[in-house]
Amino acid sequence: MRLLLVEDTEDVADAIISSFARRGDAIDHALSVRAACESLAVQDYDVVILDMGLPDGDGTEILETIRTAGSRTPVLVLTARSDIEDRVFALDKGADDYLVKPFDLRELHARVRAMLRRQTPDRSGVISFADIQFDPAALMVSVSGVPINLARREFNLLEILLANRERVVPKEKIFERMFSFNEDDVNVNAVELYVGRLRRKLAGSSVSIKTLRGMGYQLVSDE
Amino acid sequence: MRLLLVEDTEDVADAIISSFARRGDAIDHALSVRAACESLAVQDYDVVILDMGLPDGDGTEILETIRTAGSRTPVLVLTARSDIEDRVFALDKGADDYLVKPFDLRELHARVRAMLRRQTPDRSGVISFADIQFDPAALMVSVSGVPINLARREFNLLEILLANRERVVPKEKIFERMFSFNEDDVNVNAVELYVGRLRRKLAGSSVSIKTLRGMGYQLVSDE
DNA sequence: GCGAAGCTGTCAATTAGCTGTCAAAGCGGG
DNA sequence: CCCGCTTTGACAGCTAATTGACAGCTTCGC
Repeated sequence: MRLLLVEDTEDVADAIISSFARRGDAIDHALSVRAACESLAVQDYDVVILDMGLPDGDGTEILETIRTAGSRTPVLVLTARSDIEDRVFALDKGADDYLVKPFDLRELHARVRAMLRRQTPDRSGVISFADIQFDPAALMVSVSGVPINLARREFNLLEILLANRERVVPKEKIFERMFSFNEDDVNVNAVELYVGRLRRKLAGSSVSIKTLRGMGYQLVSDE
Repeated sequence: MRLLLVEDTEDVADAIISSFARRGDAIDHALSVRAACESLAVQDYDVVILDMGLPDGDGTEILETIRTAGSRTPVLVLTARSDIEDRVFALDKGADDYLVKPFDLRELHARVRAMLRRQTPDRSGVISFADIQFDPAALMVSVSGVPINLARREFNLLEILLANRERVVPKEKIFERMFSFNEDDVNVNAVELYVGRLRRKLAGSSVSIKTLRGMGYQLVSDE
C-alpha cells in the first residue's frame, strides 16, 4: 500500500511514518501544500493522510486539487479542531474520513484500513496463476498446494508481478511500488536482487520471471 | 474475539462488559447510534450486541448501516419488549438473534458463541486441530485428551490463531483482537510475549506457532 | 480481609534472520 | 568484442522477535 502523508509537525509525522513503515507500507511525506501537490502530480497513492493546518496554506486546497482532478483516492483529514462544522466542511470538500488530534495511532490505522476496504469491496480472493496460489488475506503463497515461505519484500514483489501477470512491468515501476521516496535512497539493484531471490523460491513451480532487457520483468506461465 | 456492545443503560452495559472482559474478549462499548457507527467504520467486529432503544435513535439504523455496507457480522439484538412483531422486525432487518431483557448473562454468552459457530460452518463448538481440542464454551484446551491450563490471554491468543489456522496472522491483527480501545495503550510487545508463553504451554503438542518475520504468526500442525 | 499464587504487561538485553550494498562475473546485442 | 544491463554471492547493518526479570494487579483460599 502506498500512502502520502501531508503534515508539517515533525513529531506527529515521524510517529505516523514509522508506524506505517513498520507494516511494510510505502509512505511518502510532504511538509507543505506545494510539496504535496508535486508528489500527487508524480505518483498515484492508495490513501492520502492530510493535515489541515500547513505553513503555506490550508489542506483544503490539496483536497480540491485531488477531487477536481477526478481522483477517487481516499483522503483522511487530520485536524486539531474538533468542531462539527469543521468536520462537515472537510467531508463536504471530499474527505472520506476525519480524525481529531491527538489521536491513537491504532485508530488511524483502523480508519485507513476501513477506507481502503470501502474502496475495494471484497478483494479477499486468492489469485491463482498456473500452479501457484497467492492468498493476500492469509499472506500465503503455495505452489500446487504446498506453502512456500516468502519474506515480506518477496511477497510484495510477487504481488506486484501477479497483479500484472503476463505483462511486462518496468523495473522502475516495481521499485516505486516496493519502496517509498523517503526510504533513504535504496539502490534500484535491490529490485534485481529480490527478483533473483523470488526466482529461487519459485524454482519448483511452473511460473517464471522473464527478463526483458532494458524493459522490465514479466511473470509468465511455463505451460 | 472482538465485540461491540451498543447499549445506553449503564448497569446492563457494565455487567455485559465485565462478563466478556473476564473471558478475555476485547469488547468496545458505544452509548449511542452515532458512537456505534463510528466504531463500526473503524473496526471489524466478530459480533455486535445491539440494544434497540437508544438516546439518539433506534438500533435498527445501525443494523441497516451494517447490512447495507455488505457486512455479514453477526448481530444480536437486545430489547425490553417481547412482542413477536418486534422480533420479526429486527430479524427482517438482518439481526441474527434476539434476546429479551432481562436475560441471563450465560444465555447471552451462549447465543454469541452460537452465532459465531454458524458463521464458520465447520465449527461444531469445539475446534480440533492436530492433537489439540479447543472448547470455547467450557474455556478448555486439551492436548490429545489431557487438559492444559491456559491463562485468559493465552486462551484468547490460541483462539485467534485457531480461527486462522494455517494462515499467517499479522501481529497487529492479533493485537487488535486481544485488546480493546479502552485498554490503555498496551505495547505490541505483549503479543510477542504471549506467543512465547503459549509456545511453552503447547510444547508437548504437535502444533506449533511459526514466526514469519515482518509478516506475522502462523499456527501449523507438525504432522 | 489477608496473604499467597498466579496473571499481566514493561523493559531491556540478546538473538535471529531479513535487507540492501558492493562488486565481480555473466550475458546479450550491436 | 565491447558496453551496458543483469545476475549473484558475500557481507554488514539493522530491525523484528525472543526471553528473562520484575513490579503491579487479581483472584482465591482461608
